[in-house]
Amino acid sequence: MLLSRLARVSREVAATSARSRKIALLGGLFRDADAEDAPIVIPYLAGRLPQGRLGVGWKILGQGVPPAAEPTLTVRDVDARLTRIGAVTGVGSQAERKRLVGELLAAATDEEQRFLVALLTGEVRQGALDALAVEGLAEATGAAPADVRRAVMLAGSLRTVARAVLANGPGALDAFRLTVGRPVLPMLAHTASSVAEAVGKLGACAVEEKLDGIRVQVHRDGDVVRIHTRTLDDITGRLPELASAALRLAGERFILDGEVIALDEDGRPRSFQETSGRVGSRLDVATAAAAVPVSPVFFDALSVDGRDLLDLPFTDRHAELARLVPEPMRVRRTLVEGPGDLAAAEAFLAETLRRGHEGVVVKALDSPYSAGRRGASWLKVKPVHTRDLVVLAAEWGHGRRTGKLSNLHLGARNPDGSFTMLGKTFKGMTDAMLTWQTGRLKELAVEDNGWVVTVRPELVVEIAYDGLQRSSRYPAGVTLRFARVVRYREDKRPEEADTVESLLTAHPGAAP
DNA sequence: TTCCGACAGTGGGGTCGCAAT
DNA sequence: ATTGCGACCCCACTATCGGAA
Repeated sequence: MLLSRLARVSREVAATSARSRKIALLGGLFRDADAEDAPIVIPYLAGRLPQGRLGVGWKILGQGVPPAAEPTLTVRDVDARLTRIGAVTGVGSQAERKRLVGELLAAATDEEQRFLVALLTGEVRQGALDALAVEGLAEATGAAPADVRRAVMLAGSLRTVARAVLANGPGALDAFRLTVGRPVLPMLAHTASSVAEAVGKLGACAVEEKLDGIRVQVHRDGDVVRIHTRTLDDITGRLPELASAALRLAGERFILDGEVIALDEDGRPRSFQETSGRVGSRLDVATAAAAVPVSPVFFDALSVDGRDLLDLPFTDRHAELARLVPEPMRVRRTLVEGPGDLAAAEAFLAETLRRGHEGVVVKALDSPYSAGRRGASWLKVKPVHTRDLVVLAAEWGHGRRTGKLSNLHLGARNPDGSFTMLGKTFKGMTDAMLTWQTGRLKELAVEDNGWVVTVRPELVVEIAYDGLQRSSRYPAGVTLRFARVVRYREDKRPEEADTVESLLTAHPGAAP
């Protein structure tokens, strides 16, 4: 199949807003892909590279290569070239990658170039990713969408499922079963604003500690342990203490879901940054593990002794977990009968926060494990802080925000009337707010360098955030975590904005 | 007819490792 | 030695479509 066909379909998918039409376009293309093309075409149309990332970014892509006049590139040709580009390492590798990317772009037409650049930078922006590609694949093969979706969850890979179902038809989907050693997409949680809201929605539920660490899925098959992240990357080699903990458990074959977190001597959680740094370090794992040991804390069991537990209610899965994993390695929890039992849930949240953790996850007791979906049966609740800050500057937006001032630079007040930047946010704005703030900030503009518009510090905005974290980027040595706009405070003058001092006082743990 | 679940888009900060400077 | 860059951790929120109620 020619790349030009793919690039054209991608443009057509981007041009329509109707999901049904996007699915039909994707399905039509997949139907024409042969078994060799499919494992390339499908991830491309889901906006992803089969090779994963290649170490190619704007630096290498922005070289301005004149396009080819006629389309000649096939998708298999492109795949082979990209595989070669990804394999380049060592001194001078960036120059060599740049040369190879230049050759590829020179062989591509204008439309193909634009598609390749979008693909390599992860900015396909066609309004269709994995979920719609799954629907398109179902349409192309006559399989039920739910069956394809489940196979993808269990395989942890759309590409593998696509190859099988295109080669052998819908019957091939039955072969995808939960298998120890093969990671599955983890179940995710929605957000609720309070424990009362969460318990009100779920009824009988478990309220569990939410730990601020790294999600892990642990597979053990006899003597072999594999550990995967939320995106299914294999990090077994980075967590030797977790692997040996898994080998000490009483079962021989299982899949567990949980979190790893660094704790201090008193058992209090260390900052997310410390856990993340530890789990991220790859070179000298023994030294890293000695300096910052991490603890596994499990909360679910997906498979035990060859039994697939995914469709069992959470109560039954947890019973299996409790048989296998001793209490200190399980997440702390309390059971709640329903809204009549709210006080117990509130008390548990308060106790969890006192122990230094992030919040709680409220889980329906009767729900199955919805792999790969943000099922509404898990609801996280975290405390939210708010502050009134001042807009110091704003950045021009991209994509659907092109032409709008989007990303705000936020400042807190100093005693002398100046402001200290604490971070940025683009979250929480409605389209109406984007339009309004673009006009208002243009009135306050003192400079526009084409990327950042600096403004007079006069506009006050109420910002919600999850806490302070240490920063080497911002002058106060701290920054806001997950900042988002709540509303503009035109009733407030900048002299009434909150101060750096008050923030540091409110979050003493983060002070530099 | 209205409501709501699922998706995609829009980017935030940090850390690590690698290659270039 | 320092800097720049990409990958991958954590993540909130709004708009939209289309099926469910």
